[in-house]
Amino acid sequence: MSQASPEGTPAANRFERRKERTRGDILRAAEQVMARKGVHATKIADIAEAADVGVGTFYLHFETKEAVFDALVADTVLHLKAAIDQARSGATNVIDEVKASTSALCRFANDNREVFRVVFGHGGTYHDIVRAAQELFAADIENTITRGAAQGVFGDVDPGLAAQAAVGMSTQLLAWWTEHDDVTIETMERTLTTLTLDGLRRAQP
Amino acid sequence: MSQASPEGTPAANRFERRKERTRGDILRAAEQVMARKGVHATKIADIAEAADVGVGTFYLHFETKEAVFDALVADTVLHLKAAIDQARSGATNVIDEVKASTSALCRFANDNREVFRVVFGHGGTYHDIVRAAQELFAADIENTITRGAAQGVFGDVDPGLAAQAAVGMSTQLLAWWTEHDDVTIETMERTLTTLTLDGLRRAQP
Amino acid sequence: MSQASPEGTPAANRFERRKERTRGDILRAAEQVMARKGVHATKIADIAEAADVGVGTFYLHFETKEAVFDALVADTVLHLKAAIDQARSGATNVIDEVKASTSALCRFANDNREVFRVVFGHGGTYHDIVRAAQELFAADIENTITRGAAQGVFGDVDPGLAAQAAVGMSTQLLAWWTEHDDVTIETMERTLTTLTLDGLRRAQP
Amino acid sequence: MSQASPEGTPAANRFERRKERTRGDILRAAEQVMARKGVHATKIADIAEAADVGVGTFYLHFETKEAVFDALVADTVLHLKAAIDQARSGATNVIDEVKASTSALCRFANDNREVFRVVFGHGGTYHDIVRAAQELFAADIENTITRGAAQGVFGDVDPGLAAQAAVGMSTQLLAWWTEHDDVTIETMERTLTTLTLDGLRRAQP
DNA sequence: TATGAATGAGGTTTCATTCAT
DNA sequence: TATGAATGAAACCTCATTCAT
Repeated sequence: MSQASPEGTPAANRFERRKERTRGDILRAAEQVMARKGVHATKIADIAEAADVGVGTFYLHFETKEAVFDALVADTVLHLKAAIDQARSGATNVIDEVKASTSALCRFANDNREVFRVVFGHGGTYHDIVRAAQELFAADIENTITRGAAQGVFGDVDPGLAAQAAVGMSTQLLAWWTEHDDVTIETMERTLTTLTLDGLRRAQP
Repeated sequence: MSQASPEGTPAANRFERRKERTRGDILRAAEQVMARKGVHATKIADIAEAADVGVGTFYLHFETKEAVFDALVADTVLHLKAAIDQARSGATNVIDEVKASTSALCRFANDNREVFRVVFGHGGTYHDIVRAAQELFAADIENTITRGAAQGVFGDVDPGLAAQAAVGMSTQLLAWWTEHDDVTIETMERTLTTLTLDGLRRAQP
Repeated sequence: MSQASPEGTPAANRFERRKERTRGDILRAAEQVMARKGVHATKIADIAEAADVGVGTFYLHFETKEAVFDALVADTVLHLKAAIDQARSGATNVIDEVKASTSALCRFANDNREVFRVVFGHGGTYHDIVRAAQELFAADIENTITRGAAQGVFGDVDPGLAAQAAVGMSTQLLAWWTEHDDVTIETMERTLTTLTLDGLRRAQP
Repeated sequence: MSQASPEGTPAANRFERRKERTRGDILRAAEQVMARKGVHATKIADIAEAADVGVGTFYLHFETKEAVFDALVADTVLHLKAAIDQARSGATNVIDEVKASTSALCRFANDNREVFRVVFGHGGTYHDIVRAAQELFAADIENTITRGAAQGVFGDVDPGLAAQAAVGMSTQLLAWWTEHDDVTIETMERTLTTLTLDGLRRAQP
């Protein structure tokens, strides 16, 4: 009884925790190095050095370079999806859903510039896992659009295509933004929301 | 694609023509192999084999591995830009400019699926030259948007951002389309035009 | 095999006994893993896992990787030599010495198939220590042959060479046998004895 | 007509011949290095250096280190088998067959000490391919023994076992000999022949 | 004594590029 | 101009060994 871990910590014991910490170090090091040099140009040795561990240690925690990248993407997507889902849940209509999603996405990009650039940005190779992540978000958006169309709020574009377009536009624009720090995130959010909902054309009065 | 000599001037004599032909063979081979295996996974030896020339011959026509990809992109951008410029030149107002540009882009993607996927698609690594190409298109669009805003036709989004967004959305969506052959290019064009000009929201009557 | 402490002296106290037991576990684990995967392909981690101890524990009992193999060979040779010496000691003439040796060797191979394969078999790398062991047996046989020749029982082959040949033939044939379980050990013994003493040619009546 | 290769050279043209020569260089270098350091301790880089080629060149001709070894064994076995078959073909009875085989084997070992040590010797790892080679020779010997037994010339040992024993004894003894240059090959041949045919026991008068 | 995560030297393998023909 | 064998730098990956707990 006195040996049970007091809190709900996932790592069972001291050993496990230490191992987990090293894994985290490597993951964070990978994030930084990849953000700086790009995924392809990043060598295993670079990551190991940045994490201040031996190369062998890297292989103790990840099979390949792709595996770290995948872990990074999975981690990022998990948090981003949680943030967006949370934001959407408070919305009472489809317009607000779009606004809330966009807002959450922008906040996330702002709070996680480096990872965002690595995962969605130009610097890295587009991997299957990133596409899978995009499909995940696209599916949610498609759902919103379908409902919006049924309610007569949205026009009659193909919801699947529109969702792809929205995800593509958002991630591309924000990835571009991670490398142009002279634009505020508020401007980005406003622009994205406007373009998504109303397009370029001046809204009819 | 990639059959004309870069400058558009016909090769002077028989030797020049032969040299130009081999160069074209290599470029086309690179296009095919990269479309199939992805830019990163494509080896010089693969391209040489597909072009049915020796590896040494490759280096007679291209300085480095990057040079082929760059040439491919340059070639593609040259033709795409020409097509879009030509289309825009016939437009009499900014709305038509956007419609004509989108139409030309879609026609190009349809006519050059493979290169389009290689240059703008997910399969390859995003290189600086591709970004430069996107900036090129973005600059033209920004110009259109600025004029449209001045005329009161477009709303007051930041033209630079809006241009980035439009390019991002278009290329992403069409790249996605190159791998989903169950959607007609006409549907793509209609969707893109609608979203660009009017967004998701039902246009006010 | 490999259960007694090397020197034959029983371990002094409880701690010593425990230590000795772990060492034995490791040795037996090494034997099994090496028999299955071959000496070269066997990793320390494999042995540790098979022995159900940590890799660190391995190094508390053995200096290096070679040390386990050497210990295995030493242990095997110790027991085999003891068995053969015991068998020979009961013989009253050189012919019986050969017969008794061969019999003891076959019985040993039968009782310790796995180790026999590891130490003398094809699966492993031939180490210096195995050669040393073969020389040990060869020396004894050479002695027997020399005496037999002096007594006029054996022909006049070079005793040193003949001894090498006998050891080579016996170990090779029995190693081959460890992987062909459709032949009885009695057949092996009979064949080996016959060939050693009389060769292929039908014994003169 | 004037372009056809004049002799029956297997390599088609100058290019092919050069490539073949490099392959031969590597094979011979591998032979030497393996004979000196043992198969296991031989690194790809060692072979490349000994052959005076780059490491990359090695991989142009052989997949792995095992592949060179296999090629070496295959080559050796091919020549040895040819020599033995030739020798046997001149024999008119089974006794002569054994004598001729043994003689050919000894001559081969004498003429090819290094390869012989590498292929059959203690220094290297016993590979499947070597076993396969031994089975090849064993099959021929078994055939001879079976005929000899039918003719009443040989005693009634199991021909299969006896063949294995003969091969084992011969290769082991000659491998031992390659490292003991104070014994003449004639002595080896005489000893091997005697032991194979008549065993240790003095032949009955 | 027991543990297993961490280490990094040392091997293997790839592939863009060169160069002799 | 065309060739493709040769090159070797630079990446990858393994695993015997150490060491803090």
